[in-house]
This record gives sequence, C-alpha cells and structure tokens, in this order.
Amino acid sequence: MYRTHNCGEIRKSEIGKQVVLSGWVQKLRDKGFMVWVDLRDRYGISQLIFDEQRTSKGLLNQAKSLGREFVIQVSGEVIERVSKNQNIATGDVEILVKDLEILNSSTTPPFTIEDNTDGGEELRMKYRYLDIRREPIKNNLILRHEITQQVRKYLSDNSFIEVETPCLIKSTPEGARDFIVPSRINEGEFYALPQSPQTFKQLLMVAGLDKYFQIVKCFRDEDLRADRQPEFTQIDCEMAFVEQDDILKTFEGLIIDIFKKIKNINIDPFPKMTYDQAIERYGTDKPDTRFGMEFVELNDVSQHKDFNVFNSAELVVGISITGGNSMTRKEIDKYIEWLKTPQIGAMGMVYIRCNDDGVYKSSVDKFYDQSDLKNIADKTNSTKGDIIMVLSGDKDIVRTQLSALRLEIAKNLGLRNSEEYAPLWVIDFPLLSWNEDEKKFHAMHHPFTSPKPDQIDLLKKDPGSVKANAYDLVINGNEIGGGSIRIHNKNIQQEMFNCLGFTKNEAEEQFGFLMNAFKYGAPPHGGIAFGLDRLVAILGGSETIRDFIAFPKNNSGRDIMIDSPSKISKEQLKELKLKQDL
RNA sequence: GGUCUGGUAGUUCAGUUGGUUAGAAUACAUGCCUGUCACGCAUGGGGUCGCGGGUUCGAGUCCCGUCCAGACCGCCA
Repeated sequence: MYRTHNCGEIRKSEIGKQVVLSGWVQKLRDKGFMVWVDLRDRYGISQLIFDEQRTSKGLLNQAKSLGREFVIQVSGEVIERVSKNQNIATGDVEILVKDLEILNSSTTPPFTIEDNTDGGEELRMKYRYLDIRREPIKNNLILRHEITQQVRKYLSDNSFIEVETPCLIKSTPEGARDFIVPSRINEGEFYALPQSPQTFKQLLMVAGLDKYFQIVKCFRDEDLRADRQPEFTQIDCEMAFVEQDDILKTFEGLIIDIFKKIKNINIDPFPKMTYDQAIERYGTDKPDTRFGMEFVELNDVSQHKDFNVFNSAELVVGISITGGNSMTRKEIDKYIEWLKTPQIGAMGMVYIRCNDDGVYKSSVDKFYDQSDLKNIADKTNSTKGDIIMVLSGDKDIVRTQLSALRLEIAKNLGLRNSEEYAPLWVIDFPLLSWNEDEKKFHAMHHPFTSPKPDQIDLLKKDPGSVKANAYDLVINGNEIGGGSIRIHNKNIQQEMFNCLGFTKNEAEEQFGFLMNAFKYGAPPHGGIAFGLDRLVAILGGSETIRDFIAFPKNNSGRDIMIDSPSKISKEQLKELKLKQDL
C-alpha cells in the first residue's frame, strides 16, 4: 500500500498513529543533526523528520540524499512538533520516519515548484506538468472542475439534458475561419471543426428535446489574445418555447447559483442595458460597470467657441474622474501620449481641472472662459477636486478611444477590483453590421438570430437599423456569454440569408439541412452560450484564461510542450491526397 | 497583416556615454550548524549576452536583418 493518508490531512488527532505517505519532496531542510522534508501531494504538505537520536544513521543519510521533486514513500509515526507552524494546516504535527523508499528520483526542475515561482511564462508552459504541481495552477483547475460540476447540476435540475454533437462537421464561410480536417475516404473533401454547435442545437430543438446543454470544445482559427484560445470551451444551451426573458431568467439563475455555491457571493439580479445605451454611456458593448466615469456628450456646451477641433467634430465626449485633479501634469501627459499611440490613435486630449478654490483650469483656456468651463463641469457632474477628460472626433472612433482611456485610468486607480463582480445583460443588439470593405452586411451575432418581432418588416426596407432578439452577458467588462432567440420560420430565415448576400442556391447548399428541418414543425426557440474559460478566470480573479486551462496554446497558437502544430510525413500527405508545396 | 515591449548564469533580472576578467538574487553542489519551516553561515561550479551581418581600435551596449516570447490593433458570425 502506497499510502494510508494523504499529506494534507494529518492533524493532531492522528498523533501516535502509524501512517504511510507518498508524495513529492517539496523541500529539504538539513540541519546536520536533524533533517526535515516537506512532503507534498495534491492535498497539502506534511513535514517528515529524521534525527540523529531517533533515526538510524543509514536512514538519516538516505534522507540527506533526497532532491527536489523526488517521489518517495515513507512510513512512520505521527508526533507532535516541538516548534509548531501556524501557517499550514498540518503545522502541529510531523512524521517521525521509520522507513523511506525512493519511488522515483528527479532531475532538478527548471523552475521552483512554489506559489511564487521563479519560472517565466514560456518555461512554465513547456513544463506544464510541473507548473500544475504548483498550488495556484492546481487550484485553478480544481475551481474549473467545481464550476463545471455545478453547471451540470443546475442545468440538470432544471430539466436540461446534455447531448453531444459532432466535432467533424461542415465548413461554412460565415464568421470565423474554420479549422479544416481532410477526409481520407472522401478524396478532395474536408471536414471543419465546429466554431460552435449552433445548428446542431437548433436541430435538437426541432427534434423536440426542448432543453439542451453541452459543455463542449469549440474551435476558431483566428489570432489569439490573453482571453482567446483557438480551442476553447463553451457552456452551450438551447431551449424551446421560450421568449428572451425566459432565457435571461434561467441563465441569470445559473450564474447567480455558481457565484453562491462556488464563491459564496450573493449577486443581485442583473441590470439590463440596451446596446445603444452601452455604446453611448461606455463606448463599448461590454462595459465594465464596477465603477462610474460614464460618458457625457458635450457638443452643446463646447461647440460655440473658436475651438475648431471641437467645432468640426461629430462628437465631443468626456468623462469625469472623481478626485482626479490630484493627477500631476506628468501623469496627464502620459495618458495623452498613450492616447496618441497607433493602438489608440487619438490626436490629443483636452482636460479640465476643477481646482479646490473653485477655479477651472483647462488645456483650452484660450478658447473657453470660466463660465464655459463651469457649464462643462456641471454637465459632467464634476465638483472640486475632479478632472474632466474630453476627446472629440468621429463618433464611433472617439467612443472606442474614450472607452480604452476609461479602462486604463480605472486600472491605474485600482478601480478594477477582481474581488468585485458587476454582471449585466446587454440587449437589443443590431441584427446586422455593415462591412465597408466587402460592401455587404454581416450578421452581428450569427445568421440564425431573430429580429425583434416588431421589426421584421424593416428587414426589407432598412436592414441596418433592425434590432435583434440577441443578448450578451457581461461581467466586469468581459463578454462571458451571448445568445439569441432564433429564427424558426423558413421564410424569415430565407430573408435573413438574402440580407447577408446569399443566393438561394448558396443558402440551400450551406444550410439546406436546417431550412429543410424547419419545414417539419420547428418550435420557437432560443439559447445562449457561455465561455467557460472566461467564466472560470473571472471567478478565479483573473482575465487571462491560460492559467485556467490545463494545456493551453501560446500567443501564436502553438503548444510548446508537445511542439504542435508540426509537419506530417510524406506518406500521410499522400494518403490524404494533399500537396505539400505551394 | 501591423504596432509596441522583451530575449544576458538552470531561473528571475541588473549591466551607466561603446572601454579591464559580464554581476546580483535564487536554484544547484560541498561543508558546518541541537527544532527548521523563505532556515542560517561558508565555499564552489555555472555564460555562444537569441541568431546572422554591419559600424568601430574596441559591441551585451549602436545600426540592419532574422528567430522566439508577451501585450495589443486588424481579425474573432
């Protein structure tokens, strides 16, 4: 028997017992006359003791020969420590070792297996199996497990059933790039890996399964980010005979349940904000509402003077930073410089200080007198000690820039507290967005999203203005989930394909199976999908999903541990009828 | 496709205006240490300064190219 207990469970109650433990050598403290070994397993650390008086010479020397990360098995007696360690759960006791067996030695690991490791990101990824031995990463994976368990329980308790859908499916031109898999049996033809099980879950609704979910891998061949991996996991859900509010209620319940059960945090019902409101108030469709600094449009109080930058701008918009007047000139200049980087692309920034003596001091004093500045301050609800930052320009661009500035300032002021959670629903997304390059509409969500019922007629007259029955769940400025009520009417679906520029034949070829299914009594239905990786990361207090995935890909989509992707042999290529050179 | 930042000991980093033998911490090895737990002390080994080219009497340092990593923009229905 390798063990009678694990390393994390030995307590005072075990004193006097003979135990067998197995694990990894975390640390060796050799005082000469006495050697302590921290033995680690998944559950914790137990201290082993060897000493001159109670341990044989041979065993003491054997203990001294151990190295970091050796796998050992020991048997001995649990004894009370002479000096206790309050910092760990097993700190009152130690194991007086009678017998030690080295199950496997280890070369010195390339980085320290400790909470604050000396290892950099790349090294940790290359030796991910060592990284996972570390407490923080291990706990992240345990957190992920607990969340998926709770998701399954909640949904199952609410009559959802989990159904698996295929991974080898059909490539479609809409949306993200597909990962492509060649078919050997069907020469010259290819499968695609699913970007989401979208059409399958709709077919399951046609099939009458009514409430479906799946915790499922999805694949998108696009560039990566800290919160984007080429393969990622969704909590994919669909319900029949529902309206938007039914879905929001059900899944708001899921998220609240997870916060309660996993983090013991009570979350209030989620506020709802329309897409248009989110853009106007925060300049983004995924606002971080943990803090204020809402946008205030200032055209009417700024466009009556000789300041041409503002006068010629489509939109003049500012944010007021409470207590922000304590910023130094240097700090402000740094923000201006940051705004001018190519990433943000602003031409400049106007600021107005609200001094404690009631005087306003701005970077445009040449054009605006005190009463003009007071008007702006009043409009932004600014008082003594605040600072107002104002950008101007084309409205879409300037909102994006100010949104980035708002987040940057909040980050620097410590307002983006990872222990605080501000979820909200963003609703009434546009159905379509115009792509200027391709001179055609793209589906903002996907082509199966239903227009709001009262706007179906608009689809022919003014497609760009149609609002969709679509919604996103946003938490702390992150898009955690999104979904929609789907089109279940064959004719409306056909109309939608028209708007997207599909010919009847193309629509038939790509999505004929779905259109065909809709002939046979498709129920009204809708659904939502949550990004599990992001959800877990948020609950773990991070916005980087990599540390919540056991074996993630790097910035360039590579797995540097197994070194993939990689070339394949000529034989494989030949068998697949693929040519290597271009 | 693009922008920015970085690449120096096993690891994390410092390295001034281009100038002698490239440093620190940590890890590792050896020894000492009568209760350690970030143990302590002493000694020691450890470097293709990512790679290639250029400028120079002289390059870790400056220039060009390239590779790798990270963050971001485009992209991500």
